[in-house]
Amino acid sequence: MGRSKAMDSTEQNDVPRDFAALRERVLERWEELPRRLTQVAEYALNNPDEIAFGTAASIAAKAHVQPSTLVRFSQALGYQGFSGLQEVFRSRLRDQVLGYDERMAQLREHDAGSPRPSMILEGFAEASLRSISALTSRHDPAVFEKALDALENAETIYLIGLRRSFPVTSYMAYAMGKLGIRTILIDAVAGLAAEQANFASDRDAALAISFTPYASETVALTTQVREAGTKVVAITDSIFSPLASQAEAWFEVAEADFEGFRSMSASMTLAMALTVALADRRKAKGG
Amino acid sequence: MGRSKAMDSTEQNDVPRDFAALRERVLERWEELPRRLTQVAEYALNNPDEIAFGTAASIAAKAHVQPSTLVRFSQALGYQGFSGLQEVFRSRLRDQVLGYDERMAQLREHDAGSPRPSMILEGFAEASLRSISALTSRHDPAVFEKALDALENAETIYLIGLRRSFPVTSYMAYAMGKLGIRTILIDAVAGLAAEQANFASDRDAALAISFTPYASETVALTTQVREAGTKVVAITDSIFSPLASQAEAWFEVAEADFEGFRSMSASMTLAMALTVALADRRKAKGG
DNA sequence: ATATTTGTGGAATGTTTATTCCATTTCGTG
DNA sequence: CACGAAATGGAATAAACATTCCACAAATAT
Repeated sequence: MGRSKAMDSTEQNDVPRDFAALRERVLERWEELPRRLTQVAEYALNNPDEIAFGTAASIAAKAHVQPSTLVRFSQALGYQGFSGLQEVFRSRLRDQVLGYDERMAQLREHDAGSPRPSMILEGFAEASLRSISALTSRHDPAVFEKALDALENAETIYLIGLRRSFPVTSYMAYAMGKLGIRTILIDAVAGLAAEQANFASDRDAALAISFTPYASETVALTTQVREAGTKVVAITDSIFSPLASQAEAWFEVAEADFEGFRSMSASMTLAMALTVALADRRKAKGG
Repeated sequence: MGRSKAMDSTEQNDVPRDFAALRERVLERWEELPRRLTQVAEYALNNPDEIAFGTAASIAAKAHVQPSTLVRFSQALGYQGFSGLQEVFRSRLRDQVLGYDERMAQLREHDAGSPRPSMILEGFAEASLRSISALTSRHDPAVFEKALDALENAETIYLIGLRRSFPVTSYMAYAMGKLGIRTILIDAVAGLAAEQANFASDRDAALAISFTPYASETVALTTQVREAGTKVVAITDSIFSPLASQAEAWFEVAEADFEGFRSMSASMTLAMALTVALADRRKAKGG
């Protein structure tokens, strides 16, 4: 009766209303939460969409707890019940739904002046998206096959790519290593690039990556292994690349740029695909 | 009677299972639909998230129809009831962020005939696109600012990221070098990782990158520089990462994967953006 | 060791929500 | 204009659901 107006039957006032706040709250209180509740917290933060769409029962099953535990968890964070918590997860998805174009326009009009950090991120994201789209739309399966042919029977694959391309070759070295494909990553440590590539032979293959302006070392190394009879597959950016003429098979990757910085996403994506496709083929053959 | 086994009590087999198919179906049948049903159709296609999240009653009110009309509309499209229809709208939202599993499975069975290598490329492209979209939609400008604050005045930036994350750090080393930002790339050559990070001080900053399963070396190095007073910015994949708790600012990037291989595109894109944004800030300050 | 508090699982409960049913209206057709 | 069929609104019903409750277990304090 004589109750203050703020205290009606709804939620209290310091309850996290958006996902970021909720996550922070959970972390704050992490230590003091009972075992099952941390279990719920972990599941919730790792599977937010599950919470958004699921029912208390279905979520509880997947998180290996009881529905009542979900309610308790919600209440521990200040909500009246599970539904209040779920609403936060849903609004998170709602906000996310704003299309890419809208966000970009929103950003642009907000300050068209110097590029703010958020705009830089959007810019690179857009460049990456464009690059990857171009990759798939221009993709020629025949080239892919030829490249795999060249790499399939290689004893060792030499990965040649320095400077801007080094992230790609280093990734392939890691992934191929995991997949049991023998590689030598030319990293030019101690200036020993030429020596690292010295034992390449006609039983081996090389994967060379270079973009304008073509690093002279990369070109030289490619020529070197080529002359030793090694099969060459190249990833480069134009038919005028010195790598294209030397390769059994070569991919043209057009990376979009933002503020003069070229995306690497298409190259990385292609590298991943090549790596897995190769492992796949070898397995099919070996098995 | 002699009814085929496919016709059990659940949905029929030619019911639109994804949003695109549903939209097409609606447009096909637009002419033959009764008045109230086109009204629902129009509302549904214009407010898909409303359908995904709302209840039959709330949606009906907003579309100015009766709940029963919603059910009839759903049935007219072949669903058993409103819930079946709603599921399509929900999975549409799921697919925008996560839930690549279904899509991949779909892709897999859809063109099981087409050459597998192409499928692998498509798969990785898809994973990359997804990851980058998630990156921008979940992006929190405040975190970005905090990260830049930490990095802005650093004398030297230590780049810590091994194994799977090394491509990202090596890219940053390259790009920051070009931009006149002093870095030390921890590459663990000759096992000297700890020594490379030895001179980090409170005048420096570190950028640490690690994903599940967090390489122990990366974690140890981060702890090491942190204890020397170095500010830490982290890129990682979950709030439970050992890096998250140590960092002044940390980014959560959720990389989609394909066949167990995680995309790197979101991390790379974020790295590019961070690098350029940092250079931008320093220039604004220095000039 | 014992009492007291805190946490947990599972069934019971009451509310919300989708669905069905039927009376009434609208539309098309002879 | 009259008849039948299709569509519609709204109340009745059934299903799904979140929540509460209670007995029991675990942890903590006495």
